[in-house]
Amino acid sequence: MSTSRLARRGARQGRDDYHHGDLRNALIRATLELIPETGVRQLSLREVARRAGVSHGASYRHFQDKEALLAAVAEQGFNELASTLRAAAQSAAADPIAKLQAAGVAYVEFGMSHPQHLQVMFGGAIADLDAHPALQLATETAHNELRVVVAEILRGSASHSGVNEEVVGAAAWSIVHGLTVLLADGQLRSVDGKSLAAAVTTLFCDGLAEKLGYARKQA
Amino acid sequence: MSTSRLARRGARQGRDDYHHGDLRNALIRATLELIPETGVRQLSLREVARRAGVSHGASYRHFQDKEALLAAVAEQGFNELASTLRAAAQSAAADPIAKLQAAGVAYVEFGMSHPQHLQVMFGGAIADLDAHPALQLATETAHNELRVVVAEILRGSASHSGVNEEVVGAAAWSIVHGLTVLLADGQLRSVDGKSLAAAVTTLFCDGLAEKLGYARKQA
DNA sequence: TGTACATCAGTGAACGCGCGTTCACTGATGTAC
DNA sequence: TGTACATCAGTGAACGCGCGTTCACTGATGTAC
Repeated sequence: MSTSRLARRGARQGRDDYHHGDLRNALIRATLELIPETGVRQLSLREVARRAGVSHGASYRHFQDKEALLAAVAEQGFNELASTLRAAAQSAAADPIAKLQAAGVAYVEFGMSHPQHLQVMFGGAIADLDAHPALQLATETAHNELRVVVAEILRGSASHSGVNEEVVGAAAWSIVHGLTVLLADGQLRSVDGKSLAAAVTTLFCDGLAEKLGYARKQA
Repeated sequence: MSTSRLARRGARQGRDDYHHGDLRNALIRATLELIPETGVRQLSLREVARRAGVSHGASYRHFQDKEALLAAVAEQGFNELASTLRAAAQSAAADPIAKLQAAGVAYVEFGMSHPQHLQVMFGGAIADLDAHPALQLATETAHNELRVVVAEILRGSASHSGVNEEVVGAAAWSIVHGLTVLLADGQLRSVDGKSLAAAVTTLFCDGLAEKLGYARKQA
């Protein structure tokens, strides 16, 4: 586990990679590499080990079973998504609606640039979510990034006209999630997913602002 | 294939169900029964045949391979979805935005009442869509139901403010699709999915109407 | 600096399994005569 | 109405396969002395 051992691996040849040094991450990486080729559905632990250059029994030193590996991949995905959303919201203007829009575009971009993660995160790969508390936490973290921005919007809005946090949160999440998975599945063909994401989130956010009688702050 | 033969089957016992009579549909039905138990991921052709009360070789009289069976299930799903959307839009008020909202709620309701279909339709179960032209057609049919309503809205709107059919169509489809899959995956927990669908689509449609300067017709 | 040792990551053979698909067959059916 | 026959839906044994998981093992490592 020491850095020196890791550094020494280098060429990945010779007897000194009997101990891999970072096999856990290597298996996760191999999984992500393999998903575009076989899909999560066909992904096998043996093929992952093969890709990582390791015997198929080795995985069990790092993951209890196949689902645990997939859960680790999904967890990583949700954590990266959460960081992406937070960064986007923070880099946006002070206007909370601008933050929501930036986060929305970031969500779609995340999906476009991490299609393999998307499959594991939302492809129903993990049957029993309760068995993976770290994954559950990561999921919640990502969800919260959107929720926080929505709460901020509602706090600053003049009129609620019968809408509440649950509804606006669900709507915002649904529209970006829907766009993301439809693009990923190829069901929604678009010349430029990013532009489409910008246009769709603008449409949604403008409508939301008007509906809430929201006074947009300057950028 | 004759109705009399079908009717004669009755008790499903005795030598006279050597010829099943409606095995193709029975296999589709068995698939839908099995999905909640095993998930599409684990679904096996042998188990489907077992459930249908038939030997596992029999399926090959009706489907070229496993994927063809799944494609047939997906096709049925898209056709049902299309009918549902069309019926909802038609039964709504003359106002095209009311039609869009009705279709949106219907989309979500379809997903809630057909979770197995949803998994096959959107779960990435069919690797090569081009290999299944009937499925492709059914997909297009369903998509068109939303597109037609969106086109109608844009035709009647005073100002387009930079939005076009592609954007509004993608937004509308994304928001209902996103809500549907998030509810189906249990990622979005809601006491009452149908109410949430109504609230979310109302939010979206109101925003859209205001953005387009749309004069809503009376119901 | 050198040696003995505990640790434990990775090996590779072995397990049992259910799968998708094929194929020669059986027997139920409708039809032609 | 009765019989011969072609059709083809369904059978069940067989194929080869790769899978997930286990387990006794090997050998690289860091540490205690």
